[in-house]
This record gives sequence, C-alpha cells and structure tokens, in this order.
Amino acid sequence: MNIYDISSRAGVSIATVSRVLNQNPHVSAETRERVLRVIADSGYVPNAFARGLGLNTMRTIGLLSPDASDGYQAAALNYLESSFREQGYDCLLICSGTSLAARKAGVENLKGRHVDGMVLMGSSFVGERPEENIYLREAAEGMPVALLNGEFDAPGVYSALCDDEKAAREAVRHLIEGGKRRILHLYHAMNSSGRRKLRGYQAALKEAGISYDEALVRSVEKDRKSIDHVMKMLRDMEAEGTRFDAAFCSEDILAVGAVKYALSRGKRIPGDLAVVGYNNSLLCRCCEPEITSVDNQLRALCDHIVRTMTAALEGEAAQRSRTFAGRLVIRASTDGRAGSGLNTVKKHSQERKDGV
Amino acid sequence: MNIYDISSRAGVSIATVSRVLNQNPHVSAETRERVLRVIADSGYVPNAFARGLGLNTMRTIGLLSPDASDGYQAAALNYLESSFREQGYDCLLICSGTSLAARKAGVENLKGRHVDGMVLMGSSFVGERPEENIYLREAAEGMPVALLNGEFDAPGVYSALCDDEKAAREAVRHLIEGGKRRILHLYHAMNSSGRRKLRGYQAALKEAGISYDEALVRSVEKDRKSIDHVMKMLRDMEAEGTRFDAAFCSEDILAVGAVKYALSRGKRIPGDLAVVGYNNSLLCRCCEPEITSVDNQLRALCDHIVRTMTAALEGEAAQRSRTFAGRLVIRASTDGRAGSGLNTVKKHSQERKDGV
DNA sequence: CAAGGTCATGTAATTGCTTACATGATGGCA
DNA sequence: TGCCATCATGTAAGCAATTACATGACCTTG
Repeated sequence: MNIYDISSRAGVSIATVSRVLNQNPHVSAETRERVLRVIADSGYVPNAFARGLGLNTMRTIGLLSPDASDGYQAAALNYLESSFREQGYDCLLICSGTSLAARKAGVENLKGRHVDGMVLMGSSFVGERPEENIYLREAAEGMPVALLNGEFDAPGVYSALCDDEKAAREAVRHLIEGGKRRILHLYHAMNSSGRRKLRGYQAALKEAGISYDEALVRSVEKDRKSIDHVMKMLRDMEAEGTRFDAAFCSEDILAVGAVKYALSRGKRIPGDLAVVGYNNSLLCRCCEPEITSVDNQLRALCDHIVRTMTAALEGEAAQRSRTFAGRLVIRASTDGRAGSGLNTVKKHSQERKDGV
Repeated sequence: MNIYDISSRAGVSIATVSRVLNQNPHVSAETRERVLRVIADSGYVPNAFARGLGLNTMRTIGLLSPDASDGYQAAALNYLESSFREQGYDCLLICSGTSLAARKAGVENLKGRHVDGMVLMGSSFVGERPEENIYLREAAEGMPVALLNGEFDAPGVYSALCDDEKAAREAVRHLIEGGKRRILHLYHAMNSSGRRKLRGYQAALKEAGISYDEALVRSVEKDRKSIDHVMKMLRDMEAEGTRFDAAFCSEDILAVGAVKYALSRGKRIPGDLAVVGYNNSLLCRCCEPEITSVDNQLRALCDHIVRTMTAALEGEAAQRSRTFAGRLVIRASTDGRAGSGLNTVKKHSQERKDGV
C-alpha cells in the first residue's frame, strides 16, 4: 500500500495525494475529501523512510542517557520526550552505560541514525581532556547538541545547568549554621558537576574559617548497593578515628546511606549527624527523618534545552548556555523542627544568564 | 556526501561501496581496504533513511511508556533498550501519559514511524473493553507487539507478566501468618495487574477464613504526592473508626505512605501496623523500617520480551506468553527480627509456561 | 585450446515519498 | 471576444541506498 495505490483509487495523481497528506492548500475541498476517505478506508500510512529520504529529516531527537534507570535521568527523559513530541519531534533513546567508550558509541549510533539533534544527559559529557568531549565533531558538522547539566562553549553546543557550586556552598553553609564543623563530602563521580559541587563545598568551609580536610571527602559508587557502601564506609571511618558531624552528599541515595548509618549507630539526626542530599528526589521523602536536599530545577533545565534545540533546528538564534540556581529544600535531616511535609525552601537565588 | 562521492573517490562503483558497507564477501581485500580508507577520510556516514527505504526497516523498536519517570518503568526502559541495542535494534521512546487517548496516539505514532515492533509497558494496556486493546490492529497487520506485565491472547501479541495473583496471595498470607486480620489493600489502578493483585488478596483472606471488607480496599493516585495522600487517607479512616493492622500495597510508594503514617502516630511497625509494598524498588530500602515487598522479576520479564520480539522479527516461532513467579522479599516492616541488609526471600515458586 | 566455472565488479531498476515546473481549466475584465 | 491571472492538478526529477542481473577477467580442465 503506497501513495500510488491511493492515487489510483482516488482517481488523482500522487502529487495531489501528497498535497492532501501535507495540508497543502492547493487542493479543492472536494478532492481533499475524496482522498481522505480513500486513505481512511485503506488504512494507508505514509512510509516514513521515504518521507525522511526526501526531506532529509525524520524529525527525531536522540536522547543519550548513561543510565535511564536512575531517578533523575528518568525524570528528565520523561519530561524531555513529552516536550519534544509536543514540538513534533520523536525521540530515539540510547541508554549507553557510563563508560567513555560506550557513550562515544552512543553518539556515533545517533549520528548514523541521522537524528536532527541530540541531548546528552549528565555531567559526564564535559571532560577535562579534549577526547572526552565526544560530541564536538557532530556539533561542528551542524548537528545541534544539547548538554543537560554540563557546559561547553562551542558553536552548536547548547546547555542548561544548575549552579552547583553556589547550591553546594549554600547547602554546606546551612550545615555550618547548624553548628557543624566536621563535614563529610560524599560524591559519586568527579565529573564537571562533581567538580562544581566540590568547589562549593570548599568555598563554604573557607568562608567559615574551617580548614579543608581531604580525609572527609570520599567517593562512593552510585547504584543499588550505595546505601550499604556508605554505611560500611562511615563505620570504617569512625573505627579509624575519623570524626564527622555532618555529610554533604552529591546524590540523595548517598544521603540515605548516611542517615541509615546514623540510625544504625543510635545517633540522633541532625544532632549527631546532619545530612544533605542532592537532586531532591523521591528518596528524600521516604527516609525518616526526611532528607534536606538541593532541588536543581530539572524542569527548568529541560524546558531550556527543548527551547534552544527547537530554535536551533528551525534556524533561529538560540541562547547557547543558561545557568539556573538550585534551591535548598530543608527537611528534618538538618533541622529538628522541620516536620514531615513542612519543607522549607531556603534560597531562591537569582538566575544567571550567559551566552547568546 | 553520499555513496556516489565515495565510489568516485575510491574509483569503484556504488555497488562495491555498498558491498563494503554491508560486509558482503564479494569484494577483494585490496578494494575493500581502499574503500574503507576513503570512507574514514571523508567521515561519510550512510544515509539511514535511504537504507530504511530500500530494506523497509530501520531496525527500530518502539517503546511506549505511560510514565518513564516511574522507577519501575525507568528500570524496564533502561534494560530493554540496552538489550535491544545488543541485538541491533534501536529504540524509539514515547512517554505517552496514562490516558487511553494518549496511549492510543502513542501507538499510532509508532505505527506511522514504521517501527519493526513495539513494546507496551504496564498493565493498563490490557483492558476489559475491546476498545482498550489499542494495539490489536497493528498486531493483526503483522507488527509484533509485546506487553510488559499484561497478557492478551492474539497472534502477534507477545507478553511477559508476573503471577501477581499468586504473589499477592503469598504477601497477604505472610501478613496473616504474622497475626494480622484487618488488612488494608491500597491500590493505585484497577488495571489487569491491579485485578490480579486484588484476587490474590481476596484468596488469601478466604483461605484464612477472614471475610472480605470492602472498606479496607482503597485507591490512591500514584505520584509524588502519594505519601501524603496515603497518610491523610489512613488518618481519616481511623478517625472514622475503621480499624486495620496491616497494609498490602500495590506500589512501594504507597507502602512508604503507610509506614510514614504509622511513624507519625507513634505506632510500632510491624506490631501495630505491618506493611507490604510491591515492586521491590529502591524506596523499600530507604524507609526505616525497611519495607517488605514483592520482587516481580523485571529482568526476567524484559529478557523474555526481547527474546520473543527478536525471534518474531526474524520469523522464528516464539512463545507467545510467559508468566513468572514473584518473590516476596521480607524486611523489617513485616518482621521485627529482620535487620537492615539481612533480607529474607520467602518464596521462589516455580515458573509457569503458557502459549507457544 | 576451447568450454565453462568462479569471482570481482559494474549497470540499472527499485523503494515511496516531496516538489519544481508544466499544463489546462476557469473566470474576470478590458 | 481575447488576454491574463488564478488555481487545481499532473509529470517527472530528485533523494541515497540495496540488489538482481550482466559483464568480463582469469583459471581449471577435458
């Protein structure tokens, strides 16, 4: 069943059928109706590949997620896909895994698929070494590339990110204001966002006159075992004589581990150990006490990416990069007075704008 | 840059270039190498649309997820995509939303895209009314359709599902063995899986000689507000004089709400209120006490779907439907002795096989 | 040495659309 | 009435691959 079948059944040429399919106004109402009836009767669906070949686009965006099962990326995925579809673009998904080689293969896969643009999710796409920035060739060749939570200044590369440094500084400052001095920083990856968080952590310590102690900064894998890993690590640290009274974590799941550790040792929260997470995911509400966390404005980041990507695809000028301020959502893990459901939003700092 | 450019630069015909691209053995080693070098130098990438037009496939599977931000569907998505890609299929993602109209539009979108097959995620795709089974036309027209956690007996429809009825019966039996008699059933959707769970709940009550009380069966929206909704609902129920000593929930997030309710009222868990969730998601481990939950073998379901889908696409015979047994993972919310990390697996029932 | 087989390579048809350009009908207006 | 603008419609040339079939070189073998 193709456009020729429809044209002969309707007694018109294929050009007319095509016009009907594409809402071209140069068709009489009568003819249009007849063609539409034939199409409906026959269950004809235009061949998308042929259309793509002629137009050189199938209106597809590639989404590359190192780990779509992660709550944060899943939420982003869901929101990005819906938004792009609203704009008439469908999304091809690649869950690459986190290794550089796998992510690179993902980018090449998307290129081979001739997607119109691609969105790379997560801060691991901005590397310090040039070979880590695996999308630059594609961007240079004219395919718009958007980074969610990463920033790279190059033509064709668009990005939206949270001001993690500032958010981290505020989070750690909040712990210090609660009287904490020995503050752990548990992180899961020292990628671009991880580096920004670390800088914020260090800045907050510095402004409070607390010296930076490398022994308090530890990395933990982020997966289903993270809770147990964190518990074990903190137990070992205390056994070795390392003291701490708070934890600033780069991910909510690590914060859950810290809370569970405190509970397992009979420590009071936040009295003996105050805990801050990052991403303000569902997990924060599930813990008891509930966990203070940084909301990094995922919706706003995604909105910006969809806007700039569609603008770029339609040849309009688009702001290359935009930074959004995080919000510290204060809960019981840092504030004994905070009851369930009565979350306080600490800061709502102004947005900063960059690029064009 | 197309196959003609490559062929003229390499001094061969387009057929030879095509042969090199497709690993056709009828090319001399020397020629092959020359062509590959030209391709590498020029950065040529074959046009996927033209290829798709000729072959009438772009090796794409459509994944339709009503809500990809849900932890369960996200995990399925991630695993399905990786597995399909290993088999040489890329995935087009549609996050439709849950309404029937939206899901139907999603199916039609995928059909228009000419995907090779589609996977519909979630039990809402099996309806009691015929018009709810929105994929039957596509299946009849020859596109394989796979249902994750749903079952429908028709040619071209493949499915993998958890024996929710049995799993629910075991879960409720476990509560009864713990001495509970007034067992709530909190559910989020009365779709095919919801109906199976309800039947299991009723069966367990019946075999224990406990009469079924409709007042204990309540529905709750599943979203970020679910915790608060459940808390409020249970508070109201108790205020109205409804008594209960356990809760069997169709989703982990609802179980979290039940646990939080108990904590907020100073009730002991599991003494005053025992709680069972469903899906064995990360949330179960975050709560304190940790939550007993049904693991419905997502990996196995996904594996079966990938296997049958690829078999169907390659024209091989494939088992149409397969049911997997759930596993009850016992934690502290039903068993005071269960410590963190020391989870017990209650049952590991045999699998049942159906269809061909 | 001729016939025939093997193998690398080329030619050209095919896939199903979009669209620039051609055509022809109709109607208004001088 | 004749000319031209307008508009519906048709013709045919792309788009960039795959692949059936043709060709011709070379080798084997009777």
